[in-house]
Parts: sequence; structure tokens; C-alpha cells
Amino acid sequence: MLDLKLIRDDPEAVRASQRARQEDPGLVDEVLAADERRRAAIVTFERARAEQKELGRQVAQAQGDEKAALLARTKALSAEVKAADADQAEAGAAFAAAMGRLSNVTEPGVPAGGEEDYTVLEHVGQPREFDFTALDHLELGQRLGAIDTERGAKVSGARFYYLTGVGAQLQLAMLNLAMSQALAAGFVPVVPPVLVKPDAMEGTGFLAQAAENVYHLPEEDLYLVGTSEVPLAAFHMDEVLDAGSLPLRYAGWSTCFRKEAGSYGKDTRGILRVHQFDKIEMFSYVDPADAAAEHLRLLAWEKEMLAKVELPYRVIDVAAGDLGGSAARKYDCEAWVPTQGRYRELTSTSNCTTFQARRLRIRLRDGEGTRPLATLNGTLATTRWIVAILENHQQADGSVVVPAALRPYLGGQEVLKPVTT
RNA sequence: GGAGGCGUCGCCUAGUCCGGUCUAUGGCGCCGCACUGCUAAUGCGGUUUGGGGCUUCAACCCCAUCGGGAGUUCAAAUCUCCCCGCCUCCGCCA
Repeated sequence: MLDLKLIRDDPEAVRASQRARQEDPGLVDEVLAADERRRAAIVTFERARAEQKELGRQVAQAQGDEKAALLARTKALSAEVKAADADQAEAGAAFAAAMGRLSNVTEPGVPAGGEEDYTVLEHVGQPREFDFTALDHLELGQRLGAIDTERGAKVSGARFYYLTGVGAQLQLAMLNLAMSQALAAGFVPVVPPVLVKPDAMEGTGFLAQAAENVYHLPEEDLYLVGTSEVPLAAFHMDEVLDAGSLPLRYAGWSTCFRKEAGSYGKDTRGILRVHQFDKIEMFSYVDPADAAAEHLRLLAWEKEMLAKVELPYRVIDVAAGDLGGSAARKYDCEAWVPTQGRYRELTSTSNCTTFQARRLRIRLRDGEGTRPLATLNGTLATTRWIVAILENHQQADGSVVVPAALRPYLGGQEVLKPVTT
């Protein structure tokens, strides 16, 4: 949710942001009109209500005929108050609905346009030259006895898989490495719930743009989270945090669930795009003035992790139209996937400024009073990284060299060897 | 799944039976002022959150807010219903 004051004071800035996102700039004027209607309804209601209360005080003290006369008046007034209240509630709901559809204002410098309009900020490392025919991650994973998509499909359907043997070990090693790094950086490790109530899912903004990708359990009215960003953001929902306690940094370890609706036929091979995966997610609560700097810190931690697994990658500044509605800016790190001949997203860090905190009613308290704080999130490792690790570190015999940083978490193994030929 | 108890503006708490100056009591904590070599103690005042009016700001005024929602009523912390959470006991269970 945006700051209403900003929309009133500088509606053109919000319209410009909407245009850059390829969303409707007219929504701004809809919000302003709805706000006026709402405020007028509030005034009408409050005036009637104040009169009702005043008369109520008189009724309490009056006796006999005087009381009967007052009651005649207050009865009529009661109906008036009820109608005004309903009108106010309706105007308020319409306003909230319009506000809810407005996306966050993008940060200056964010490239305008859609998915293909990103800016490449830098390349780190060189894609490797192979003097043999590189195998893709699934082929490698099967030879290593690490990935079993056939049984995944048998038991759970398409886009499900088993990680077995060194595959399971590799994932645990990578996530543990990520968690160790987060811990060293001062993050509070968290294992959160992955089923959340509508309030949490809605507050984090995932029932708006990403609703079609969210699993829902209708019987309990609970949602399966697509990222631990949801329970980490909702952790402090409805709270006022002391300014002195910021920044608060959490590292969540969770399984993530995504329906992947609308991606039929895309990335169907292997474990690049799946319904269920595991992830270490960083989440920060900071003073709004510190948000942009924190965003760069999250990016730096992601790069530190990518360096540890020795992958070539590039960093992109995601275009406005490809941002989530809550994000003001997003940086993705994309690793080179040799058999695809292109870069694929491994991490994503978003600065949600005060947008998400407003929806979740999370504020900070300092000497000045209370005001919304800023929230940010970023990926530290996910199951998908296995794709890039296997492919980039494969050898001609189908074995895979383990990056040095991972070895301590893999019982010292230096090379993962095929179990079949 | 069943039975019972509980939920009050940071924390604790009065009020709920029997609806009406509840404009929610008191204590603790915190902030300010006074007194004071300093500290402590004492005294006085302030201290939920959100919204609206008026506005340069502040002050001021108003409305809502007693776990959440709906209802009854001229009037709800108080009465009724539904939901949520916590505690105790029973049942069941990986």
C-alpha cells in the first residue's frame, strides 16, 4: 500500500511509475476520487454519531415525558447513523480496494518496460569452455543417483522430483552453507510455518499479482507459501518496533510451493521449474532511509554465496514491468547454464520500501512517533542452484567437482561420481 | 474431536452478573516540569492506536478502538450469536 500523502501531493510521480510498469496510470485518479468520497462520507457519519452520543447522554439523565420526547428523536437519528455508517464503510472499502491495486512507486533508475527490458549491471566470472559435450543437469543428476523425476511424477505428478543420495546431500550442504553465512552476517535463523492465513498472504502482496501461483487449502482457508518471505514479513505483522532495534535481519529456511500456472511447457525438464523446492531467504526490516543501502547489502551477500559455489553469473536491474507489485526495485543474479546457453535466475532481491509494511501494519517508533518501516528480501540459496552447480562443474566422465566451500558440508567429498554408466 | 476457563489503550489490573457522565480505574514502566550539591525520594502533569475536521506547523475539536466480526437497543467493555488465540482436563494420533 502506498502512502496516501504521496498520492495527494505528487500524483504525477505515481502515474509515471504506473506507466513505467505498464500498468494503468488512471488508477491514481480513481484512488483520489475514492478518497474524496470516503472523506465526505466520514464527515457525514461522524457528525450524526456525535449528535447521537450527545443525545444519549441526555437520555441517561432525563426522566418521564422529557425522556420519552428525547427517545422519539434519537430513534430517528439511530436510523440516520446506521445508514451513514454503512455508506462510510462502503466508501472506505472502495477506497481500500483502489489503493490495493496500486503498485509500489519504482525507485529512480529502474529501467522502464517489460521482462526483456532489464539492464545488465555486471558480469562475474566467465562461462566455461567445454572440450567435451556437456550434459544437462538432469542427465548428470540421474547418473549420480541424485535426481529422480520419474518417481517424482509417479508419486506426485509433473514438476515434482526426489533428491536422493548425493543430490539430497548436496542440497543440505548448500542450504547449510548459506545458513552459516547468514548467521555469520548477524541474521537470526528462522524455520517458519509454511501454511499461513489469508491475512499474511494478502499482506505480503501475493494474492494480487501472484494469486494464480499460490496453493490454497479451502477447508482450512490456509495458503502454502511460495517463499519464506511471507512468514518472515508477517512475523511482525501488527507490531510497532523500536527504532533502536533496527535493522532486524532474519534468514528463513523453508520449503516453497508454487503452482507454476501459466508456464505450461516451459522448463519442463529436470528441476529448474518445480512445484516444491527449498530455499534460504534473507529478510530485513530497516529504517526507510536505510532501505536502498540495505538492498545493496543483500545483493552483496548473494554475490558472496554465488562466489562460494564458483558459478559464472550476471547481475540485472529488473525492469519496472517485471517487478512484483510490492517492489520498488529488484536485482536478480542469473547464473550461466551451459546446456541452455543462457543465464537463469538464481537469486532475486527486492526493496519493498514501506509498501509491504503498510499492508502488514508494521511500524517503527522513534522520538518522533510511529511510522511505517521498510522491508527487503533476497535469496541466499535454492534447490535450483543444483542445476547450475552440476552443469558448470561437470567433468568429461560425468562426475562433478564439488566447490571447495561446499566440501566441509559434504563430508569432505571433492568429486561426486556417477553410480551408473 | 469433546468439556471448562480466560482475552481490557507497553506490562499488570478495576469494571462485565444487573447496558446509560466508562470521557475505561489503579499500580508499574516511560516522558516532562518542580523541588534538589548530585542521585534517590517526593509532588504535579503527560503517556493506546487509527482516522477525520481545521491547518505552514503546532495547538485544538470530533469519530472509532476493551481479541475479531455480526446482531439486539435510543444507547454495548457490559446482552446474544459466530470466529480467532491462550490455558486446564479428556479422547484420538504419525
